[in-house]
Amino acid sequence: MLDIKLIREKPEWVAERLGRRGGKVDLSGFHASEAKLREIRVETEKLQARRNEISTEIGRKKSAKEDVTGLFDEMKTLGPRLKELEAELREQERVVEATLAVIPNMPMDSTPVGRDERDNIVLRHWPEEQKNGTLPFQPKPHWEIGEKLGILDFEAGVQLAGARFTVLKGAGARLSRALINFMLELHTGTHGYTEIMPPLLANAQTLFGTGQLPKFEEDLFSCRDNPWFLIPTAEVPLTNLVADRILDEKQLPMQMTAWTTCFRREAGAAGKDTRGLIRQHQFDKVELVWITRPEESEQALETLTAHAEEVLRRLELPFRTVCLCTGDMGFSAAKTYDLEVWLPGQGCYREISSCSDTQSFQARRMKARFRRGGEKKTEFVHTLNGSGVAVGRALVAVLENGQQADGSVVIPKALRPYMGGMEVITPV
RNA sequence: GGAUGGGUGGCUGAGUGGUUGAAAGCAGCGGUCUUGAAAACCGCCGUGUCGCAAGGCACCGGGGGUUCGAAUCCCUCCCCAUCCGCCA
Repeated sequence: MLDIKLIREKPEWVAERLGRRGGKVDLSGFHASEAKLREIRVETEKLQARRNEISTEIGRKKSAKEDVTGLFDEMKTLGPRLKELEAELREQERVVEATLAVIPNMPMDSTPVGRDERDNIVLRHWPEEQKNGTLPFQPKPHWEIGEKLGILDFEAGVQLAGARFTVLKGAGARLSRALINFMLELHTGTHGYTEIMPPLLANAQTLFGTGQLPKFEEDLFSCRDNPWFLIPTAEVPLTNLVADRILDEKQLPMQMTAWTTCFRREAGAAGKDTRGLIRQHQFDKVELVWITRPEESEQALETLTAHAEEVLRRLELPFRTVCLCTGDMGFSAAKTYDLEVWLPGQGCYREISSCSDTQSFQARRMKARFRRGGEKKTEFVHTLNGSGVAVGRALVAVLENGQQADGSVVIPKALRPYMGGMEVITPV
C-alpha cells in the first residue's frame, strides 16, 4: 500500500512512478474520493468535539445539581446528525481503502523502465564463460529423463489429483528432500537465517498483508468450509510474522527462512508449461525473508540475491541474474532480481528464484513498524523476500544438467551427503 | 463437537455508565547517586489521524443497539484459554 499522504501531496510524482509500470494510471478517482473523505471527516470531528464538550458539561452540572435541559435539547438534534455523518465517514473510508488496496508499488529509481520481459536486463552469468549447449550428446528434457529413471510419475499425479500434479518416487523423492535439506543447512548455517515452519494455510488478512488479496484471489486455492487460503509462497506467513507489531530497532534486520509447500491455481496459465515439473499446482520452495530498516533494504536485496545465487553455484547449475523491468515486476515489488537457471534439455533459461524488495509497501498493509532507540515516532519496516530456491525447478535443473548419454544423472557433489553418498541416479 | 471462563497500552493487569485515554507493575527513555555498573530514588512514557502550532478527533477483539453520554449495559459474530469427547 502506498502512503496516502504521498499520493495527496505529490500526485504527479506518484503518477509518473506508477506510469513506469506501463498501462494507464488514473488517480483522479482516488483524489476525488479522498477529498470527499477529508471533507466528511472535518465536519464529523467538529460535531464530535461539540458532543464531547456537552457530555462533560452535563456530567459536571449534574454532580453540581444544576439544570441541564438546554444541553439535552442541543444533544437531541446533534445526536442523529452525528450518527448519520459517522456512517457516511465509515463508508467513505471503505471506498478510499479499497481504491488504495489495488494500487501497485512504485518502482525504485534503479529499476529499469520497460514494457515486458524482453526489456529485462541481464546483469551477470555464472559461470562467467557460458558453456550452454556443450553437452556432447542431444540433451533430453527432464520429463523424459525422470520417467526413464522411474523417479517422476506424471500419470500417477494425474490419477491421484489431476493435471499439474506429479508423483516423485525413489531417488526422485529423495533428491527433492536432499535439495531442501541442503538449502536449509546453507541458509541457517552459513547465511545466518532463522528457520521457520509456518502454517500452510492463512487467513484473508494475512494474504492482504503481502498483497495477494484483494486483487489476485483467482491465483489462490481456498477452502470450501473454512475462511482459509493455501499459501502460494512462504513469503506470506514469514513476512506476516511482524504484522501489527512494533519492533525494536535492535531486532533488525531479521532474516528468516522456511521450507514450505506452495499452492497456486495457475488460473491464467492454461496450456502453458503443461509438460514436466515446471508449472505445478503444488511445489516445494525454500524461501528467504528479510525485515530491515529502510536505509538498509536496498543493500539487503543484494545480499539476499547473493544467498540465492550461492545455492545454484554450490549445485553447479549455470544461471544468469536478471533485473526485472518495471513492466514485468509483481504488484508488491519496488525492485526484483530473477535468477534463471540453464536447462539444456529445453535449451533455455527458466526462472528458479525471484528476489524482491517491497520497501514499506507490505509493511504499510500489515502495519509492521519499528522504533529507533530513544525515538517516540514509529516507522514502517522494509520487507524483502526471495526464493532460495524453488525446489521443483532445482530438481529439474539437476536432472537436465547432470544427465549423461546413457540416461543416468550425476548428482552434484554438494547434494551427495544428503543422498546417502549416492553419486549417480541410474535406471531401475 | 459439548461445558465453562476470557479478549483493555510494547508486555502483565485494574477499571462503580459521566473531567477515564484508561490505576498499578514490568520494559523503555531522561536524571540523581556511584570510580564504573547494579540497586535505590525522581521525572517522562499507548497507537493512529488532522493541524505551522495550540490543540482537536478516533481507537479498550469486529459489527450493531440502548442512552443526553458506553471500556463499562444489551444483541451478534470472531478469536483465545481450560476441562470433557474424538483424532494425526
